[in-house]
Amino acid sequence: MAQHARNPDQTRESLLLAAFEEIYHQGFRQASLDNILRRTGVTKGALYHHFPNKMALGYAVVDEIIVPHGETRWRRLGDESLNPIDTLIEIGEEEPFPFARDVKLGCPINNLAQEMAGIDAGFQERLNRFLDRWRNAIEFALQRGQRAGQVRHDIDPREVAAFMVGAFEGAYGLAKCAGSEEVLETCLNGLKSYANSLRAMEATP
Amino acid sequence: MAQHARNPDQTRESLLLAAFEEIYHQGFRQASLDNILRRTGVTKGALYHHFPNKMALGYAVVDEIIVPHGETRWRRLGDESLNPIDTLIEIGEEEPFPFARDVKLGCPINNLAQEMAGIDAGFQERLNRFLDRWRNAIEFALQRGQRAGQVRHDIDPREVAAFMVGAFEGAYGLAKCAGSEEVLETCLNGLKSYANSLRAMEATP
DNA sequence: CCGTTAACATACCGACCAGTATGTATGTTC
DNA sequence: GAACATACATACTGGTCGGTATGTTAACGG
Repeated sequence: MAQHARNPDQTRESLLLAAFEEIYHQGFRQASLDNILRRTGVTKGALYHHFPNKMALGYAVVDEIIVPHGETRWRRLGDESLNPIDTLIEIGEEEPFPFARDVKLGCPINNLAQEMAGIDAGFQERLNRFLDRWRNAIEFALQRGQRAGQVRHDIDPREVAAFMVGAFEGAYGLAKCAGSEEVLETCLNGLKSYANSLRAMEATP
Repeated sequence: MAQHARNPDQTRESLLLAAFEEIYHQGFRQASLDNILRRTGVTKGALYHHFPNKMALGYAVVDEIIVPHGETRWRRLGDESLNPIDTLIEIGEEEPFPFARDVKLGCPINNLAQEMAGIDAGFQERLNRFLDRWRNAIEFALQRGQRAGQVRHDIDPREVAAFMVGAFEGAYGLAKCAGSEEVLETCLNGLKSYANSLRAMEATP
C-alpha cells in the first residue's frame, strides 16, 4: 500500500490539532481515537507510534496547545508599565481563543477542568496549575497596582484574583449553556464594571 | 426466581437517586446504566419499564431532582420583606446542595450544563431555563431593592444578575478543579464583598 | 549493499454499553 | 377463576472503544 508522507513532526502536530478539536467538541472521555484518525487520515499504528495511549495524547494537547495559548492572554499582566486594571479590562475584551470561534463551545480549559477534575489526576493537576498561575498573575498585578496607588487598598488581591478568574470562567460557562453571545457580553460587562470599581480614587488635587 | 418487592414508585425513585449519583460523579454520557442497576439491585427490564431510554432517565434526574432542589436556594429572593442583598449573601453562605457534600464534585447543574450544552438540546434547554430563571430572580430582586432604596441606582440589575450567577458557578468550578474548600471560600468571599458593594449609600441624616 | 531503526499500516481483540426480545410473576377486574 | 395489564427478570445483540500484534516501507549509517 502507498505509505503516506513520512514526516513525524507533521504527523504529530496534525494529531494534536485534530485531538484538540475532538476533545474541545466532545470532551476527553467521549473523544474517539477513531474519529481523530478519520479527521487526519493518520492510522492507528502511527498514532500509537507517537503516543503510548489516549491519556498521553490528551496530556500533550493540554501541555502543548491549550495551556501555552491560554497563558499568552495574561502574560501581559506582568508588564509593570501598565495600569493592571486597564490590562485586566483589555484582556476581558479580547477574543478569548482563536480556537473559540463559537461561544457555544465554551472555554477549552474550563471544559476539560470540569470534566476531568476528580476523574484523572494528571489532567486535574495540569489544569489547576494553569488556573493557579493565572490567579497568581492577577494577584501580583493588583498588589503592584496598590503600591502604585492605582488600586484600592481596602481589597484583598488574593480574594479578588480568585473571584475574577471564577467569574471569567463562569461567564463563558453560562454563555455556553445559553448558547448566546449576548449572555457572554452581559456577564463580561458586569466583570468590567467590577474591575473598574477596584480603581483607587483619584486624589483630586 | 424470587421477584423483588413490587413497588413501582419506590423502584423509580431509587433509580432516579442512583442515576443522579452516577451522573454527578461520571457525567451523563459516561454514566453507565449497568452501574446504576448494580447500585440499586434493579434489573434492566425494570429500568426500561420505567424509562424508554437513557436520555429520558437523565431528563427525569434533571427535572425531578436537580432543578427542584436548586430552585429552593433562590426561591427566597422573591420575599419582598427582605433586603435582597442580605438575601443574596445568605444564599452564598449556605451549603449549596445536600448532595454536594464534597467540593471536589462541583455543582451538579454546572457539571451537566457544561457537559451537555451543544451536545443535547433537551439537557441544554432544561439547564439553561433553570439558569435563566435564576438570573431573572436576582434581577427582579435587585430592581425591587433599587425601588426600596437598598440597592445603588448606578448598576444595571440585569448585568449584575448575570455576572453574579456566572461568578457563583465559576467559583464552584474553580474549587472543583483545585479540589479545595479554601479556593471556594476565597471566591465566595470575593462575591460577598462584591454583593456588599451594591448597597445604596446610607443617607447619613 | 546491507543491517537497523524510525515511521508508519492493517487486522484484530476483549470489554463495555445502550437497547431489545422474551419470559414470568403479581395484582386487578369482571 | 379467567383475562389482562403491570412490574418486573434474564439473556442476548450489534456497535463502539481503547489497545495490541504483526506486518511493511523508507531513510540512513557503515
